[in-house]
Amino acid sequence: MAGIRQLADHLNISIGTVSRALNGKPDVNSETRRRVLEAAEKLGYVANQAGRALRQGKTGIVGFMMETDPETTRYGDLFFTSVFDGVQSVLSRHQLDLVTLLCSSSEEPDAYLDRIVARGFADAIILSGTRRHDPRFELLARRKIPFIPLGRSLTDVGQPWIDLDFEGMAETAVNRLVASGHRRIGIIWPHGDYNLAYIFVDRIRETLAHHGLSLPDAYIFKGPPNEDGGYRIARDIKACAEPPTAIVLVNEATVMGLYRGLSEVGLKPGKDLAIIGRHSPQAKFLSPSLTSFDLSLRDLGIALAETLLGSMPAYRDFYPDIVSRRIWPMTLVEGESG
Amino acid sequence: MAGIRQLADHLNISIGTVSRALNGKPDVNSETRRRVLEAAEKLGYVANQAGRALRQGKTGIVGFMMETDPETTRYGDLFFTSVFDGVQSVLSRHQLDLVTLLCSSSEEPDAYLDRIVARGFADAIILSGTRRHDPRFELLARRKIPFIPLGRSLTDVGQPWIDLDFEGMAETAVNRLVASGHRRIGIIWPHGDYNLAYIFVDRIRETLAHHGLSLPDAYIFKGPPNEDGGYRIARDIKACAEPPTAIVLVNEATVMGLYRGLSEVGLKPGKDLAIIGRHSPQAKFLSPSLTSFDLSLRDLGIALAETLLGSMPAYRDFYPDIVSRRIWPMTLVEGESG
DNA sequence: AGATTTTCCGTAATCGTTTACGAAAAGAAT
DNA sequence: ATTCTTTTCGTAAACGATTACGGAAAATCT
Repeated sequence: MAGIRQLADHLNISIGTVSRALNGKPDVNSETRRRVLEAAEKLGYVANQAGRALRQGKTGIVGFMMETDPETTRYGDLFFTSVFDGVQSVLSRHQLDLVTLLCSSSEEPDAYLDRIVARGFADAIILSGTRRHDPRFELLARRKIPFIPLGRSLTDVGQPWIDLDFEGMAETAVNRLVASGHRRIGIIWPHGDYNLAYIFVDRIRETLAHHGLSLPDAYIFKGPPNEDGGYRIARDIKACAEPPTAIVLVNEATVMGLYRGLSEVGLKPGKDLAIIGRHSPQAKFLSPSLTSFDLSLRDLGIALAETLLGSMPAYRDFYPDIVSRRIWPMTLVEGESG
Repeated sequence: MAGIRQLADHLNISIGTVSRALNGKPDVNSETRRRVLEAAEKLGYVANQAGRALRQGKTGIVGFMMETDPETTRYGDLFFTSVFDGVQSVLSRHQLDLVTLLCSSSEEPDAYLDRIVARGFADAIILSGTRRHDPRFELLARRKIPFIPLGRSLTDVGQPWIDLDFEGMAETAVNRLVASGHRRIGIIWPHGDYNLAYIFVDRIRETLAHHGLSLPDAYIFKGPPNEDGGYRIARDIKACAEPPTAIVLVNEATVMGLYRGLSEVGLKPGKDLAIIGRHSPQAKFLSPSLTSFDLSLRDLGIALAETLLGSMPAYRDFYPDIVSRRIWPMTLVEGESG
């Protein structure tokens, strides 16, 4: 493997000059720089990650943490694929690389993240799957690692965040359903103790209350956040003594199973049960078409990266007037389902 | 940040002893070791990645390279999630970490990978999206980085590989269709110049020829490897002068759009058009049920990791009789579609 | 007790970079 | 010609860990 030493020997100059030439430092002759660049290209030299990181005290890496529980996450799904693409488009402007940190289902997410950041593996972290109380926030704050979660948390250590506008979605959905005459409105509970569940459900309740309605426990349906969950919930809805006439849900996969399940129990979306959900590539194929909330995932990724960098002293100047805490809007896509 | 220096000072012993204690070296008093471990825990000390990697000449990281082009991300939701989970279960036994390397749509995959490995970022690499001729193989061989592709390639540099049994799938599918009386059998071309396309199609042709049949160009349907592609292909099939009576395809997402498209043009899967595809969580909801080929993704991930490690001198002894090149079998799930 | 072995630990070199510092050489100003 | 700048580059000290080596202390053996 060619190191900077080999490169310097090959050119009969010192490693200091080679390093300065490669890093665009001003005090190097332009002809010398040309030769160095040429030789580096020819020998396929790239500065060693460990050496550089050790000396500079930073790695040039931004980590995107995800969990790989096959039951609840959908890595490789277009959701994250598009977000990643946006994140990277920003990071590459600063010679930063994105890697995803995969916490396996057998490991504790907190312990995993602590190990990663304590090693100094990444300069900054993007978190997904934000919990209502998320210990990772304090951990990262203690380690003084800049980070940004996709999703709010009750835990607040002064970090920036971006969150989808589930409040707006809840409000718009309920108002719309009530306006079309619905009085018995249910929801599918977003999975686990993710914070969005509480944010979403609270606003559903508030908006219902505004119309003099309420959300009985029997109208809160639960299941795993995947197709199977929706499929089973269709049966639960059918089995209700007095079923809701409309339902609102946030998970893109769940709605696919819900449609399938409903058709099997003889309920037609949009007719027997109004449905309002989230937009996704698969949802485009649902019939009747799904009334849903859409957003630009790539733009979301861009915003995540820019906000993160804007919170880091070294990059702040590039993003001077970035808003560090944002509710990301979603747009209503009118469909036939509700 | 607590470094080994701080830890040593705190305990009034040398950094050498601290390091030996933490790394389980034999020449350290058990009482001393206990104190070191205790202090490390208390101070939250974890060895710095850069320092350790620089000294040891290895990073303890295995990279899984993926591309983040939202248009061509070919796999179904859970595909990679489950594979990752399997990979990690093996790597964690050796204190190795898995990170995914995301090549953004704006960057050349070869250049990206070269940059990553030249930096000495990872000790070994797992590749996905193997091309028919894949320059990444030569690149990794030149850099002397152990790697394993998920998928064969005509490029061979002596590396191990694991590939799904698309030949077996093609053969079984065609035989099955012919046995049920089909004579006009088509396929959906797997996207791009991925090697699996050629492997799959060749075997389809061979098996057809064995029955005195052929695969006319008009029966090779093409489209992007996602729902949209399948949706449009349904129309292409309908538009055929003499449409095929059966179709075989490998992409999990495509089949979802295909079903949808067929119903719109009035063709019923399993009746007007036999379909044989790949199993996926979503496919479970297709009606009539999809005749498909299934596999354990987690086991595949385990095999990938074990085979990769088996090819590395440092870990070979743990996997003495691993087969370094394997066709991974898939099992036929009988459905009503073909 | 003296010799020998074993246990344990400190010292210092090393990995591949970047960068502060200083010095040589070249050019400009006097 | 001398002095002063400017340009350019080499030297060497970090960065934080691991580990070869050697020595002191303790344990064992004769």
